[in-house]
Amino acid sequence: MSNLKKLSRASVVRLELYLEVLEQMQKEGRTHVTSAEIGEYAGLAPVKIRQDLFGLGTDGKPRVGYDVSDLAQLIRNAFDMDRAKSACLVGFGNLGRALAGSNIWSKAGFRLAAVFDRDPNVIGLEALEDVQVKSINEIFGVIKSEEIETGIITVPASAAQDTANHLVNAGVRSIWNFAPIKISAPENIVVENQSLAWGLITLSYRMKLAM
Amino acid sequence: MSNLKKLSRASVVRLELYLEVLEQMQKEGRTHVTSAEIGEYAGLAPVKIRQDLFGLGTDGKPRVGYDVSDLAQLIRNAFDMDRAKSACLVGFGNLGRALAGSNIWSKAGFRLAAVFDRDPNVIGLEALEDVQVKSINEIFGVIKSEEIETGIITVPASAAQDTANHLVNAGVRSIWNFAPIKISAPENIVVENQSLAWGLITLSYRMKLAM
DNA sequence: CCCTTCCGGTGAAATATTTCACAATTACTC
DNA sequence: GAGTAATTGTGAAATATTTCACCGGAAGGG
Repeated sequence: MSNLKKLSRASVVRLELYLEVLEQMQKEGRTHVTSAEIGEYAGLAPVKIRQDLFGLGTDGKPRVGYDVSDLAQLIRNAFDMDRAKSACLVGFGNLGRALAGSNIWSKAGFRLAAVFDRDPNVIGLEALEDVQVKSINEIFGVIKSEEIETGIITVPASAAQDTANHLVNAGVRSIWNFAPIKISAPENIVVENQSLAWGLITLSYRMKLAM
Repeated sequence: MSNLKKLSRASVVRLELYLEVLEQMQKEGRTHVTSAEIGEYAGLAPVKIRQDLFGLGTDGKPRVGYDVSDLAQLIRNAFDMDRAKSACLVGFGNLGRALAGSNIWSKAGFRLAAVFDRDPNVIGLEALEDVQVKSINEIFGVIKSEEIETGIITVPASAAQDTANHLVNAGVRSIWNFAPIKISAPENIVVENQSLAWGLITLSYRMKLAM
């Protein structure tokens, strides 16, 4: 691969934000952008943007700035966003439906290849064009046949660890968990826990600070 | 207030995780816990837990550890979770429904006092017991009368900034934004952007690293 | 009641991240 | 085509975070 240094988590979050700005600018037909402009949008000092981008091997020109599409591509490559990846969603409740219907998949280079649930009333529903909700019992076979690498857990907390185990057994390499518990998995599985409560608690803390 | 140092964002996230462990242990009837035990669950070194908790003014006992409920309370206080706060949700699509029906509100000390949408087919639906979806036009009056401090944005990106402006005009102090754009607001408003795409992109990056 | 062991508190060292400073380079102006 | 202003790249300084090391206190055992 390339000689990119491992990015810090904070840096990853910032780069995601820059990418958003860049894609917005691409839509508007802009061809170049300076670190100061990105910084203004992102609420950060220009030098921070330059330092973040520096590690990616940027190629900005003094007095002109960065080529918008080159830079966007650099970030997309750093995040492996353009490699086609398949994912499945377990739990077709409201959160599952919200995720299934969103555009995050194509943005990040994922295809939502399957959706599972255990409620017979939900099984068979059309989750997506050409994707019907399947029984959780089919998870092993479908993950194999669709070569699914990533499982998204949107089931209640009580079923989350169980779901994670099924996903791991079936061979996924990564799990994105929305249940409000930390799930455990073997070392080699990438687990990203995203309890929605955390954002609200962080907000509460920041409001207290701002008082 | 107390003489707490400002916590770093990373520390806030970790403390939220510790709180989860502690609440789990409370349910199980445990009375004491050591930093090593929390660390094992959280996947962190004990000293990191101690250092995080140190700033909160902990009162652990050698050879015994921390009192579970005292420690949980300390964290809840640090995050102002026990102060009653009111929030409103704008956008009653799938994500809005998922949030409305979740238990995050009570966990973090919020009451979901109102839900708004602009779709006439959605207005009037029962979002929650005693909470019907109201027209977005009523937002100003309701925020005043219900003394709402926090607005949650779950509308499409195209309407997000507009929604934020309404919320700010009506007097909220903080905004939790799920639309995949960075919304801008006056300095004194606390804005937490939580685009769901970011988690998926982070996952993609970490999978690439793990290859 | 003393000795041993375990575990939290906490300053200090090590490491990582952010910010600064400025040379180098490019475009623009006249 | 030379001078000027703008903007990147990047090492180095400043700051923040993490990890280490160890003191001292509490429980348990004899």
